[in-house]
Amino acid sequence: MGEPPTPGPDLIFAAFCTAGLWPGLGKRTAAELPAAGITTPDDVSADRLVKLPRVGRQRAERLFSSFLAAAPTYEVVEMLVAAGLPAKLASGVADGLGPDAARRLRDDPWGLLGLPGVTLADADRLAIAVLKGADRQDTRRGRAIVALTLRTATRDGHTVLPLDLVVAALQAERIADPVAAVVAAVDSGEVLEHEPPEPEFDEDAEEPPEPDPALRTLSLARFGMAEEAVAENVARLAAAAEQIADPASVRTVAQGLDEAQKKAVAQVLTAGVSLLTGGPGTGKSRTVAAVVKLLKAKGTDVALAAPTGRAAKRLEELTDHPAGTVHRLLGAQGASGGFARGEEWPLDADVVVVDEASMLDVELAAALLEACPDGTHLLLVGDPAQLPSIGPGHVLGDLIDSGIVPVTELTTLYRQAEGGAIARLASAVRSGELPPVDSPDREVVVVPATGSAEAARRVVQLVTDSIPRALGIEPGAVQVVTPVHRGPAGTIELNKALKAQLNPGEGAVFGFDPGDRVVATANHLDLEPTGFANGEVGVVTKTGDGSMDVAFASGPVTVSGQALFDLRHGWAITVHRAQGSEWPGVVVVLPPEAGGMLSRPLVYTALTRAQRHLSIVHASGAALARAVRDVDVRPRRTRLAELLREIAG
DNA sequence: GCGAAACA
Repeated sequence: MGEPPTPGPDLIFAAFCTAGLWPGLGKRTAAELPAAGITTPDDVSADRLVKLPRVGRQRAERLFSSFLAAAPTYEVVEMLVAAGLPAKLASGVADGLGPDAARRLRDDPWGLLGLPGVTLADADRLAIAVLKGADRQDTRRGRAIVALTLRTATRDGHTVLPLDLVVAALQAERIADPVAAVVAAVDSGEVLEHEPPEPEFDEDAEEPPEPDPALRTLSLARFGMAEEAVAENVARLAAAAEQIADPASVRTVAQGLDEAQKKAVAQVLTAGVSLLTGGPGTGKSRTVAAVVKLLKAKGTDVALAAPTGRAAKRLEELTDHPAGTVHRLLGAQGASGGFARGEEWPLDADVVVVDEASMLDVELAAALLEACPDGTHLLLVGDPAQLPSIGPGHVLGDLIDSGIVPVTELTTLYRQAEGGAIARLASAVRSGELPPVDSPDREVVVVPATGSAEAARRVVQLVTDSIPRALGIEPGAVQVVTPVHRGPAGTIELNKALKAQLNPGEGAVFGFDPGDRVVATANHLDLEPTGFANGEVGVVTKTGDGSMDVAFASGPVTVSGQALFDLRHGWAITVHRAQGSEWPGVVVVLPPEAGGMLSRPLVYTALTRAQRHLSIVHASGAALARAVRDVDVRPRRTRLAELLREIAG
């Protein structure tokens, strides 16, 4: 048996370099290091680096200093490689554990679990190597499993988890004393424990009711505290608000607004925090435009923002007032989190309006609210029936559910002809029903398919043939929407098939030809002349040498360089990406493999993208009805609504 | 196991 051989410095160095952990050093250049006489850390110097192909003096100096700066990561790679673990696990080390990461991991090897992509088995392996005699029952291990369980739940949007569930997860890992593990996690400060909510007081009861201990919850401190900050700051703004203008002044902008819309405008003038909700086509944007117009006329400072670049762009066009992302508004300082704006340096607008507020996760919402000084009026506009935020939390829904924040819900449909089949189906799905489609005029067509390959063939047929021929909607006005990227009915295969039919070509620039439809996958708002935002769909009008012109709905853009990496073929896009856009004709594909991710919000978001025609290629069987019927197949567990009710007393 | 925003 015996100890495994200790890897030499050259092995560790090679693992570090090929894992891409040296900032600024590409794969290709990494492979050329040995030829330049660089095989161990001691060999690294600017003089040697300059011998590499394509590396000049300046780049050599820069590579040298970035190598020195990566020393903490290097130290962790030494530990990982010695434990037989892949070096790339160290990629998140600097962000996750800081400069003294190696020391921290020697003290607690299970701290590795805090990094992305690390499994419990990886951490156990490191522990065996570092501790010599690691024990499965080590309290540090139990503590790490508590945090891991909560972190995993976070990916499904939960901010809290019932204590019972965490205990069950610990037992599943054969932790003998789960309570001790939870206590250790709480003591470390990473995890918070929350008492169950006070039960409603029952007048007939003889004794005051006891809180049910089974309802006790745990949260990662990050998210538990963010949720508390949202609740406290909502209460603070609500209490501090003074009337901005006489509610009667609403009449100056009331033309074309219905009663509910006028009420929403008036609410902004009085309430510190107010909500405006409603489905697509109910006039939320028109109402916001009226708010902005009224406030500008009064000389009030208004800041407009949205969680995504595309929503911000649209908000700006609709209101004719500058708008940006919430991150921009708050002065986001990069991926590590942190905002320039906050309690110390608050926003200076009198009124802050955030559109598409259903996309606000709990941390962004907390940062936004903390940055609003006393007296600010905050209006959150959104549709709680649409897809929830990517990050954890259920902020808009919880604010509504709490019942303590004034809400105006717009219900009158103005856009799709009222009573049309799309509108009828959408409002049924919104309230959890899936009635049989009755649409003799073929505004809505359901095309059954067995399996995703047949579904994909149906999609192509609908776009290229049936819809243009029977309904007169040309392929250019039809958008295909699917839940997934992969599989025969995912965006990748569908785009291949659609390109072959609609615009065959070999793809001269980055795989694109003139006439190709593209979708943006990141913001490039600074490009000339108007820029593009993540999720915008456009058509390539011209390809040149390493650049191309794309006509987006918001205007033409010349795209070159790095920005080209952020375009994909866009005949078929995911439902998530389609959120916030509408097309005359929409084909929604529901393949069987997407069954598990179907939810009411996803289905609702998908079909409300359609203006005049909706085809549903249905191959997901009973999963569809179940997804629509259940409020949400996977409801997010959060504490915000309860916190708000407690504060309101 | 699936999808996904923002910032430098």
